[in-house]
Amino acid sequence: MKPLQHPRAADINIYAVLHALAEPARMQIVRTLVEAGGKPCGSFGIDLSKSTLSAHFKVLREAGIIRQETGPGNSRVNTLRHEDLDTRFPGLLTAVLLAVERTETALPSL
Amino acid sequence: MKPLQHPRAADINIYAVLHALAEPARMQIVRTLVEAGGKPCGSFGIDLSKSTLSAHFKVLREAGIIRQETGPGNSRVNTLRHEDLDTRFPGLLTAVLLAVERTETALPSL
DNA sequence: ACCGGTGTTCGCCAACCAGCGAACACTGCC
DNA sequence: GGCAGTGTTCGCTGGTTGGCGAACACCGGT
Repeated sequence: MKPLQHPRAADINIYAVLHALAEPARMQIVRTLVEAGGKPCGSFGIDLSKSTLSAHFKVLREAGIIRQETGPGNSRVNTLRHEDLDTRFPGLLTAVLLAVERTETALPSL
Repeated sequence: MKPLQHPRAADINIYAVLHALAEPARMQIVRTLVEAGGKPCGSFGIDLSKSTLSAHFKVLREAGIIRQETGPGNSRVNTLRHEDLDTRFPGLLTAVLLAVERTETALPSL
């Protein structure tokens, strides 16, 4: 596999990040990576076609949210660029993750 | 003017918020409101047509980010729903605003 | 060499989005 | 009443997005 290109930490754009995260499937990928980094693309349990998933990973990678390295076999190892994001946008990822936790963990009687 | 409808604080959706903020013009509106709340729609110094601006305000309002109340004359008074956002998504708005500050305040020689 | 597993890329399509102008609605003032 | 000012709504347009399947590329094992 060819190694993929990633934006430098200093080039991470806030609008690209917000746009990338404003999509449930991509958010799900990020949330999964928070709990367990170093996962191949196919192991996220998201019911979408391969091509669609690949596109989502591309959006996340080009936004600088994840890193995709060539892994064993023909797989990609996906990791969160948690430190890079925190350096560039302190507290952003944490706040977003906390927010989505609240949204997804639907409370019964509001 | 008819009063407009706003989502309840508890109904504010994280994806709607992220999508609304992932747009420079809308972000500019929010940033302006942080510094000075209670501004009418036309006073944001954004070079877009009335209809486009109106649409952006609608997106922000329906995401629960701003409140639009009927103001003097035929104007709308726009205010940030800062407390509602902080209650629902603690730290999110602050982190996003800090992030965009860093992005917009372009550093010369990186 | 072959085949299975993993991702990427390439059309293609339907839906959405941001932009605009024109028309309309409403308020306030003259 | 008439007019200026302020927003909203309604097409319309071009560009982007998210979805898919099919085809391709690549690595590993048999």
